[in-house]
Amino acid sequence: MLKATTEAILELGLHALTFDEVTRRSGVAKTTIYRHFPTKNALIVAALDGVTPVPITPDTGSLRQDLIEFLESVRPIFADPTVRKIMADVQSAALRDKELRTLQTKMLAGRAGPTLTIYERARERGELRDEIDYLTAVEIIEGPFIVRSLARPQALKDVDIEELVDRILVQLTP
Amino acid sequence: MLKATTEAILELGLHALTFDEVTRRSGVAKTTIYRHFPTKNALIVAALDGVTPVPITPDTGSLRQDLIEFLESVRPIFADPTVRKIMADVQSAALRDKELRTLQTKMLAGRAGPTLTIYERARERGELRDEIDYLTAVEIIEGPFIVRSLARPQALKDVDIEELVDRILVQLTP
DNA sequence: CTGTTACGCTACGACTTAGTAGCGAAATTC
DNA sequence: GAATTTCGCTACTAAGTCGTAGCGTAACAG
Repeated sequence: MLKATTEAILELGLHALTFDEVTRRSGVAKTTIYRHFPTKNALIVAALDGVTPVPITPDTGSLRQDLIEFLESVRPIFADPTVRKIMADVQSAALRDKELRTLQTKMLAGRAGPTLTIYERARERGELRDEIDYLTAVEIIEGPFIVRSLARPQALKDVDIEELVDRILVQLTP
Repeated sequence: MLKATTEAILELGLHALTFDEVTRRSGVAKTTIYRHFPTKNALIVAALDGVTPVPITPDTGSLRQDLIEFLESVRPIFADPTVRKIMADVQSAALRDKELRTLQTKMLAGRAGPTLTIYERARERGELRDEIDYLTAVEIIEGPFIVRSLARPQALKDVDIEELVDRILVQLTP
């Protein structure tokens, strides 16, 4: 039923989700759905909870290698039309709905986790400048992927990750 | 009437726009609206055409100064809740609707224009490496703003533009 | 002044959705 | 095996939306 909900969101959009549509797709009676999820937001949050994949958190002992492997694992996520649709829908809805803003915050936090861990380990090894703002650093890493996935997602496969990491490291290392 | 349409989109979201709502807000009869814009997409495209502000295209003779002034003019645009809502809505809708994908492409192209001009002038002055991929360069410039406006827009005002430009120039200049 | 065009208004019919009520069947619990 | 909880199904009201038709009126062009 949550699976049917997710599929409906993907096809029709988050805004066009209806209880009747979920009923049609899942075979579960509308009344039953209402019993579990009294509001549409509750249904949405339950369905999308844990949908977007969490990238790996490599631990090779080298910041450069960690970032490269991390970005390699991130690339297919941002290239995935499913993920892009969900994130775009949630972003749009979060600007007008408080509950969905919470959902979005959770999604973004989940995605920032691996990057923060990588930075933390690198900082302990002394590979990073101390005065780094970590949130900004996360933006620097994921930025090129996010921007490209918005504007020209078909070009995501052309990102030269090693070159990108080297350019970024210039900004972050002593 | 197009103004009322835009306001309705901002308040309710692009998806929740209805002819009846535009009728209520504008005072224009629904039949009249249908006469001008037979489909909802036509109404949306007409209303949003030229809504998002185009940043300035500075020409100071220096790439560094051009970029700084450009980003200063871009910052309030990305910080504007109106622009953020419209762009998020269009992004979301463009993933499922071909006509709105065209609208989005036009919006993005309009925004990339100034950056491309700045780069072109700098290249003629010999300030830029030749092998630069210009679209990538645009992403590099606007990336930090876009990413931050998505994840934590309230921190947009904290971006140190001069520092950002200097970091970027390291990547782009010979 | 007259013909034409554009607009406003009301009123539809068909459709979809939200949300609830009532009842019988199935599954679960003890 | 009996009791309780959960579920499926049908039906229903109220509301909103789409898209159109008919008719009267205002603006405008020649």
